[in-house]
Amino acid sequence: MPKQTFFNLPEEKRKTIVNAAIYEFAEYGFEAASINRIVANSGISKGSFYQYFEDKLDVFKHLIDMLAHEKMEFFMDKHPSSTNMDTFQYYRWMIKTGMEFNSTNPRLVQAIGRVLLGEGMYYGKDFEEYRKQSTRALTAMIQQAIERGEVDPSVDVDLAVMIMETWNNAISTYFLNEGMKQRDIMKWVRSAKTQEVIDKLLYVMEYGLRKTESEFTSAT
Amino acid sequence: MPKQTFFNLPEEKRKTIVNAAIYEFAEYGFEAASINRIVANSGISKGSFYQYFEDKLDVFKHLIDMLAHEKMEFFMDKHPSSTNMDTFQYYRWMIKTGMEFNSTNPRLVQAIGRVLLGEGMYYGKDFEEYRKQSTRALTAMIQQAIERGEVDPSVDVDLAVMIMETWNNAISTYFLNEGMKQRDIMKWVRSAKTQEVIDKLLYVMEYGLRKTESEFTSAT
Amino acid sequence: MPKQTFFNLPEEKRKTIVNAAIYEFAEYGFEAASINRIVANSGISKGSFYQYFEDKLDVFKHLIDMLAHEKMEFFMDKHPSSTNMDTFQYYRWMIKTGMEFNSTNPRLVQAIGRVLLGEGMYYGKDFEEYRKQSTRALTAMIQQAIERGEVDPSVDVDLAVMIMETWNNAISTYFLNEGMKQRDIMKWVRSAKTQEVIDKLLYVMEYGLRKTESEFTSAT
Amino acid sequence: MPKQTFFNLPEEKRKTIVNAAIYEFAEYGFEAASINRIVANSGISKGSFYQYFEDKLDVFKHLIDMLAHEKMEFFMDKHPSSTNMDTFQYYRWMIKTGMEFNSTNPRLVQAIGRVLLGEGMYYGKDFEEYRKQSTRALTAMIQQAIERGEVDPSVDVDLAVMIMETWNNAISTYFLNEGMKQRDIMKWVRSAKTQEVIDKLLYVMEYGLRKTESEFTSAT
DNA sequence: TATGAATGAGCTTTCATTCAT
DNA sequence: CATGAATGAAAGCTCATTCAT
Repeated sequence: MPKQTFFNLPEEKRKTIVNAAIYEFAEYGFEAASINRIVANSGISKGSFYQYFEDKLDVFKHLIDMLAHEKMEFFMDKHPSSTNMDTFQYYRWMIKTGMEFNSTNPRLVQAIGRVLLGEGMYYGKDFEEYRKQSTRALTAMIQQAIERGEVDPSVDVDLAVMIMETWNNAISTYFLNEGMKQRDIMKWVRSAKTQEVIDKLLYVMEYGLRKTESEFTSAT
Repeated sequence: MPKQTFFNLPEEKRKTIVNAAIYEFAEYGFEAASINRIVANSGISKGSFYQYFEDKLDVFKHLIDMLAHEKMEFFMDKHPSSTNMDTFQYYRWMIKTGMEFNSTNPRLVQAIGRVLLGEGMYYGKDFEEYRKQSTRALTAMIQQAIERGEVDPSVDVDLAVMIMETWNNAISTYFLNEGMKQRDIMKWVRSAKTQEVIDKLLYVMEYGLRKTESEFTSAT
Repeated sequence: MPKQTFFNLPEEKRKTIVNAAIYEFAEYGFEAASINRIVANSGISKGSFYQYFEDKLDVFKHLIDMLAHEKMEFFMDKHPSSTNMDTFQYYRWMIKTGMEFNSTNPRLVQAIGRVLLGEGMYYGKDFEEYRKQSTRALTAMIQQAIERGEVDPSVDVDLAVMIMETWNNAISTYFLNEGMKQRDIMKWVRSAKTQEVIDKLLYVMEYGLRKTESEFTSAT
Repeated sequence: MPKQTFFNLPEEKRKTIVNAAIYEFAEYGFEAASINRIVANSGISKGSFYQYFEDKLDVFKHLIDMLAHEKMEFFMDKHPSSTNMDTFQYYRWMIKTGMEFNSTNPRLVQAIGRVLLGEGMYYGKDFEEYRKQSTRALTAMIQQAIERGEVDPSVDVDLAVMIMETWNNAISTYFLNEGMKQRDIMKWVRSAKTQEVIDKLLYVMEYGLRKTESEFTSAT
């Protein structure tokens, strides 16, 4: 967590620093990111940086928190009023809303995604907690679905979560690789072609899961 | 490619160096890998290192080549005599044989996987070619399947490849994350539980693909 | 150009660093100059060096700028009030004033001269611009002389410039080789013997040029 | 001086090594020349190099000796039978024959010239002796001219030598800078334009010297 | 005589972090 | 709070030279 001094800063200055950090992590990843360049691009002094943040990890964690917070707000706003969706419909809505959100702040998404999905997979300690968060959320979602009677209780929850995470990552990576090449990302996301690709991917997963529901049960 | 001097080395010394390199890349990834540490762990001098290899990338490429070579030999040995498999059976065989192979040299697999699937996704130039290789292989496999009449010609090949790669990566990552925690990796891979997980994942993909073959066609 | 941090330094420290740099380039030339030695002789850390300068070339360019600046000031001060000199008298004044100036900071002159007249002749890119400066100045001087009617318009300007540059370099080298052996350089420069040598050299050139003005014309 | 082992080598191998050395010094100068690259380009082993030569300086000195030897032979061959030339005619012949010679082995000339006229001017110890050789030769030439009664005995010999050396260097540098850009160097040297430039330079010097012969006398 | 593996000091440059002002 | 000078370890890499075979 950034130090209090950081939050006391005028908003504009805070944004400048955050943007420089986003740029740096998006461009170089976590390991190769340079605090030297961040302070140079922020226009703040090196000393100031260390009065705002503990170290490189601290800035990055702040970006994660920002992303999580913004994402939550975005999802709250867009949440469908009618809850007559089954779990697969809900997952599909989540994925699509997620891509819409990604378009609103693609650079930040890129920075976090690059680190957590790339290097972070292997760092263990530092980023494990963050990756577990989404695991927990998906687990809760499926368990809720079971409780609601939408999903067969014999389903292997961990396995379902693993599959869903795989698709999350795959689609996120697709967004990062293809979307970042576009000029107008939002337009690209909403384009018929992109939607079609996503739809097909989700259909594969969905029908795969449904069809194999009998197979798809835990022995434990 | 390492220089000739490297191949002139006694095998034991070569192995020591290679092992130190594997350890380093597996532990730190490519960017953060330190040649200083590699030479320290190999017990060779810095000067010697640069008489064996061009640079850091050169060592790493050698590891890739080693892996590719060993993998090919392993697959040659295990190749099923009867070829009455359809494409999905073949893919399933490939995945399972791949995991068996991974167990024979898990640390090397980890080193390469970490870099190519982690950092490498974003580095572009240096590792792009290696990642394209597997894409090409999968594309060829599916096209062959179409020619054989096993797969509906209207299938969107690129999309199918993308899905298969996603599963390759997912299973590879699963192996890396879970398998590396085990004491006896081969035993873990061959255990009923692990096989079951892999089976279920593959069923999901297979039935998903089959079921949605009608959806799963390219409009273009 | 050195970074701002360098100019913020107390003058004494700046001088210490500059002197160490002058010594290094004078002693070893550009290519063989060692930043390690410069920082050791300056008493600053290696990290500090790179907070003051971009790289080795940057320090050296700073020395060039210093020399150019000091030289200009020196020439401004000494500029003759009466301008009734013809071009040859002016050139003679320039050469002699140049040698007087060289005596005021011989080590700096040696450092720059060694690099620009020595290695720099073959490096091309890095130092070309600096050498072209003096060429341009001489060209302008001669063209001005032609416009003033002092010099026959049919003179081959490029050739005349080449000859003058040759003498500049020759006299500069003479200063560097002979002068640096002296204990009191200024005294040596002002001595009757040295002045006589220079005078004779200049006479040779001057009468050579005058006498051959008819030959000394461009056919183009 | 190279060791005996070097001279025991078959001529072809010796030439290969020499050519690699010429290339290296011509391309990088003395200081930056790399023995590593020389042996790589020669196809000999590093150990062999040190059995042929003491060190880098030793190879270079061998190149100087070669150049001196070849130059002498070339001049012997071309020496004019009639000796009815005065000193200036002789000097002119020397310069022109020198340029012809340079064209026969321009790369070697470039290598030596770059070092002796560039870096070497300031190295002092290592190359001083070689530069003194040409000084001695010119001194001898003028003294001989005096003895023959061609030149006024009151001429300041050292000064005349200095002027002649300046022109030697200037013309040599001109050859190096302009000539090396040409495709057919010999053709360029013999072209009317090049000859004209050289002629004019020599006229300037010659008439300058003649005209100022009265001034051009030593007081000592 | 020939080899080439081995070496360690050296190179330029970047890094995260501290601390006196 | 803000500053930015100072630092030394570490990075990747090249060097001339030695020496056992």
